[in-house]
Amino acid sequence: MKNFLKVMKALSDPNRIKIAKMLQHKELCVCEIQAGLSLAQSTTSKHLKILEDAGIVQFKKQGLWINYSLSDGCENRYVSVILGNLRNWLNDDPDIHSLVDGLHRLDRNYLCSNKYQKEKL
Amino acid sequence: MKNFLKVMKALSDPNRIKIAKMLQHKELCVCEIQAGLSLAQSTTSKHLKILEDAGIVQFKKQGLWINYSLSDGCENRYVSVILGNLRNWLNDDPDIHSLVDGLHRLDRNYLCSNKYQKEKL
DNA sequence: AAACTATATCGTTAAAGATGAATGTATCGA
DNA sequence: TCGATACATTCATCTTTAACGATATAGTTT
Repeated sequence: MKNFLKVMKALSDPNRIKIAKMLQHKELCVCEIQAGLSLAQSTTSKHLKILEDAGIVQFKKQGLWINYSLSDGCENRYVSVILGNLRNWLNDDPDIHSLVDGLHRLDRNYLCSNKYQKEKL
Repeated sequence: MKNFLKVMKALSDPNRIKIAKMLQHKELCVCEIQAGLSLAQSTTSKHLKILEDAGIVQFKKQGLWINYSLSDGCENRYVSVILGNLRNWLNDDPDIHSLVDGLHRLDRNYLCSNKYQKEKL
């Protein structure tokens, strides 16, 4: 019950749903997600923690950045099913649509103004 | 998005999940649900309203009683899928199990102490 | 009509949750 | 080592929500 509740609660917030829908398309770092949602960095970080705690997202460190992606593992029994459903849902939602549509324009090197990374390009 | 959120929020509360799981087995009136959950009548009624508003349950009046059941209609796109999933989930949860197990002992005529109905039996 | 009853609604209170600013932590490049 | 940076955590504020008691509503029986 507790795990199930975690998943449902995690997906009961519009910004967290948007995060999940964004991650369906590609891995994103925190600042990219933050830019997509127009939220404070701390808020974004907290949402990601809730999603991770529910087993919905996972992350891996890559230098200074932390790349978040949808969880592939079966740590939580309900996640794979619900994420599978979610893939077919909300794609026509105007907010989601424009958010996903703008994903390719999110460039972490500009967003985060990391001059070291920028020079590397 | 709004409808989806309604469904997720409705199923983000342990008592409302219990209601849904109970209704998988049979129609119930408010006082039966209230007895199962050990909640105040007003609280029970409000949970049912939230579930109904999400399209998860429906009701029909039958004299003084109002019988609630799981929604069969497709008023909400997400409900049938999630309710389908839920049927396979949480059956092993101890709380749910004992609750469902005690369902046949819930007798609205005793619970509600409706002497008129009782006399009819 | 009057008494009774099953459920809904209202008002209030306490806990939970979302948000942002400020601060802390870890990593990178020079 | 030092400055810069991506992210996490803490703190305070505000909104939402769950809970109950009290009251209102609608249907039933006599």
